[in-house]
Amino acid sequence: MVEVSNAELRVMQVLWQRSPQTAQEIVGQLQQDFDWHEKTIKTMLSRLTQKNALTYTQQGRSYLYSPAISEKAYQEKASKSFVQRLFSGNVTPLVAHFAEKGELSDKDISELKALIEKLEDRQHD
Amino acid sequence: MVEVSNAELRVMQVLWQRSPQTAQEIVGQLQQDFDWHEKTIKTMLSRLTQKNALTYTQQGRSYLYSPAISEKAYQEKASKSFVQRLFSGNVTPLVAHFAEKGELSDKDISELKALIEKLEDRQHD
DNA sequence: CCCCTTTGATTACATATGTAATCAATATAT
DNA sequence: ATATATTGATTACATATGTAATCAAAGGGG
Repeated sequence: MVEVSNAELRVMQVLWQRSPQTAQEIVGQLQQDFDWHEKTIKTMLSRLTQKNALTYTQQGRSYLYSPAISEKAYQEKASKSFVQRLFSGNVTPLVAHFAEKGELSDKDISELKALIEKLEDRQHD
Repeated sequence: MVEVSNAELRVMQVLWQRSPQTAQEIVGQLQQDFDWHEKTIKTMLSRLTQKNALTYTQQGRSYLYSPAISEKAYQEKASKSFVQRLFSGNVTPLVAHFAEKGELSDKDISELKALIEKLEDRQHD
């Protein structure tokens, strides 16, 4: 699948929030969070389009950009590859790190618990 | 902290397994898994040393390399930054992806369950 | 002693990435 | 109709990364 760099990911995230958007709108969104030059963002749009991570339709003399891959699909692929590289595919140690460092809120914990319970039910099928 | 590239991480992992090791030993280990030229691996050793991810002591006319950061510390930092970038810091959706895709073994599930239970106990302190 | 091997150091080179500037075509304001 | 502003396309340039080759110093074998 498409390799998206760190900076490019920020652009994708703006379009995952809402799409399609024009370059101008995207620039507006990103400049609220990052100190990036308009030209820089345009470059990323070009590169993402070349990489087939974005598609566009012409609208007047500008483009309307949309993601070519869903956020979920990207997250899944990236997570799997990350956990593979760092933890040989095992997600538990990653969660354990967060737990140890107290990075899990009560909400996180109850969500995780619910998730686990659902999985256990499935086990008993 | 130190930025370690993908390929460089493989070298670190060999040294996290066992250290210190000579370049020759490291090359031997890595070539079991990857089709990398000895020169390539030497380059990575140099770069990792420059980056202060590795240290060494002289042994005769070669070096004995050791990690300058622990695997655990690296995993923690990298995981936190990954989850921050992709999931705004929230680890639960990541686990949910694994769950959905059936990537969790029974062992994973029971480990996670145990982890959550420990966390819940702490909540009630 | 001299040649070959081994080791780290230095240099090389293509592609990726971050960060723009310039160019060319087109729309717009005057 | 012409100067200007805007938009995507092209070009630029430094640093990072993957993947080595070459160099220089130091040991080892004969």
